[in-house]
Amino acid sequence: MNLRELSDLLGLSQTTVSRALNGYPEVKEATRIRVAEAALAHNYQPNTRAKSLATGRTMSIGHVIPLSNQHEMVNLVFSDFIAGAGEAYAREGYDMRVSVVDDSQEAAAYERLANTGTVDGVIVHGPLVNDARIPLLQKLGLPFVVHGRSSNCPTPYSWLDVNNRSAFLRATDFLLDLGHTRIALINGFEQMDFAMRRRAGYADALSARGVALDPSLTHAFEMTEPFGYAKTAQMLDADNPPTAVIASSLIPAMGVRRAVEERGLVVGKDVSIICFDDALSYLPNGEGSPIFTATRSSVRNAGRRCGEMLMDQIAGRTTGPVHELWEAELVVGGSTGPAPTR
Amino acid sequence: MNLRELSDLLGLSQTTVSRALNGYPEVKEATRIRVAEAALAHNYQPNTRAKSLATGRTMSIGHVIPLSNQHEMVNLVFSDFIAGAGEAYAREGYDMRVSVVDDSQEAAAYERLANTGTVDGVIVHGPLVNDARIPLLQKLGLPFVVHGRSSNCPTPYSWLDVNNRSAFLRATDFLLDLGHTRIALINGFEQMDFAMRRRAGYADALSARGVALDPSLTHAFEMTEPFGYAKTAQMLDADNPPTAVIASSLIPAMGVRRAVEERGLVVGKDVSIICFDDALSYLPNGEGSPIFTATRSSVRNAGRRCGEMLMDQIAGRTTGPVHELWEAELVVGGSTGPAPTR
DNA sequence: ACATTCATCCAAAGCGCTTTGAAAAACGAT
DNA sequence: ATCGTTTTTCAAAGCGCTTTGGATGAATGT
Repeated sequence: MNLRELSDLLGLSQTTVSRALNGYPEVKEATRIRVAEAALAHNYQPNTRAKSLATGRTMSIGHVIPLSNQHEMVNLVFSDFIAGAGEAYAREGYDMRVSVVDDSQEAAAYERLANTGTVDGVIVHGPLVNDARIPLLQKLGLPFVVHGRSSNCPTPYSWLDVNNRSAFLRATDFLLDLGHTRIALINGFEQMDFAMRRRAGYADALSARGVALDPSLTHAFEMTEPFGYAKTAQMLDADNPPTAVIASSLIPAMGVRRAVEERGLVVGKDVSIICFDDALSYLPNGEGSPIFTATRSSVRNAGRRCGEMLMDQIAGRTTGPVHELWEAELVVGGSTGPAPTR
Repeated sequence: MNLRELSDLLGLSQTTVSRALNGYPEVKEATRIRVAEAALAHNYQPNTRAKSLATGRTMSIGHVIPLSNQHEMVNLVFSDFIAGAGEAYAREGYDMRVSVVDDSQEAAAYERLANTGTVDGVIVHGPLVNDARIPLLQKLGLPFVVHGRSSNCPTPYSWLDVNNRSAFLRATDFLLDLGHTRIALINGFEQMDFAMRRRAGYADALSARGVALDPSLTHAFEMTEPFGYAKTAQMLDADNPPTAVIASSLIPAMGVRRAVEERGLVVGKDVSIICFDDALSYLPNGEGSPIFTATRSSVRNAGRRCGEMLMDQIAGRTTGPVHELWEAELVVGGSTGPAPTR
């Protein structure tokens, strides 16, 4: 059933039927009802492709996921982010268009989305300290919102970020307050903006208390369980081991815990662990009481809000760049305790 | 730059330019080259919306993700599946359109996709033992491939599945061979087809050896770390505790391990653990040597293959339902050992 | 020389919707 | 009745592509 068939059936023009269904005022209430009922009865739903062509709007938001052979960017937060974003999209009749591309093709993918008019806007994931995507999108004139920030970007753009620096500063302070001074950092890749900021927070907290930063205690790599395990094992087996570890997420934190327990040490007593918790729905930090002491901020809420911000921008409800900086919540769990006295 | 502008520029008709770019034979090689060069020089890329309307093809595949308040369906395998599928899509110029919908709206979402011609086909995720989506999609005439199977579906359809029954049968056999008889099962929800089959494999293996199935050792719930932990803790603290646990994935297996180690027991000695490993890129089962003994099958490869199967179906390269049943690989890690003698 | 084929190109129709500009109908006021 | 105004409806022109059904001219055959 298409528009012409429906309008023929009703003895009305396509114009009137279209207007009736799209809520335009210049149509009699009685006919509007008649049209609505007929549309329902015959299960008429306008063809998306035709509608897009006529309106110039696709009602879809692009997400470009670069896939590299080196390391994985399809990271664990992605599915929760899109769950949140998708929820926001659904409320306004949008949905999301995901392109998986080889990372060498990333710029080309954004150009294609812009030139071919496939999406109304895009979300930028995992911004780097230096990120070429932001100037590119600005040049292309495609609306976008960045989940995170890119420190070295000179021009303003819309973003939503967690205050990663503050989160790690507070986590480090928390451990310092407990008497720890040998505090390790298991970070993500530090070309990622969030990881760079987390390191800054960690370093600032140490320096504020006059604790020298020991490079042998800081590691940056893929945020996996085996990495958390391997680096912790290595540090614990070395001279002057750390009494506390800050991990970039729950996943490496589990590896940290495995290394600690494997050595017969007790988490929260011999070695304290704090991590960043993205509050992933399928990876809860315990039920009720948290397993790990953590700085927490829901990536799902971030997805929802980023989606809203982008749709606001597309609809012209906001003009100019908009920023939101969210503070992570510090939740105290069973994985931290006073520094052991030697 | 659109087609008309480009053709005006070249002094050719839109027909010829379109044909030149789409590789039709009725255009002189010299003009084809001239057109291709002009298109490149002026960065012409055909408008997706117009192309879709004209061809009736959207070059996109739908993925409907139901979101429920009860429990999470945006599960941990999703992002790896779409990484694989997206890779396949990209090779043929498709991309994926993801709709997140309230689970009460799931049927309506498929109807909308079909009626509005928004996608060329869909992938069905997480099929249930009784799944209404399959007959619905057949009625709607929308091409689809199921990742998994739905046991009670009477009509044939295309699917790709891991042999879950065999995987859990072999895992259980492996433990029985090591002398275990108190073998617990930490399963996913058993209305899910894969979970039902896994239980069947587990039960069959026990019954073949004349080991009675103890209901207090089988649990089915959300596949989270805290669930693995809580159920294992409960079983270990009860009379006649299990000496081995089979977990539905790496995530609950980590909870199992936590409960074991928290009690001062040693994994692979006091308690053996086997799990199903979806070979998620961000959650590797160790580097090199596996941490957990596991039955492994890559969900990413499954995504890639499902995408290919669906595109083959849409392109008419296959006719009629196609099936693939993959055997999981049994990898022996450090988490299993002979049953302790009491 | 002419008819016939073939290669190459084009004008125009169509995909199914929205939207512009105008007409028809209904209404109220004279 | 008549005129102006408002409400309601419609025909037709896009949106930017693909594709059908010729047209044109060159090449071939007799």
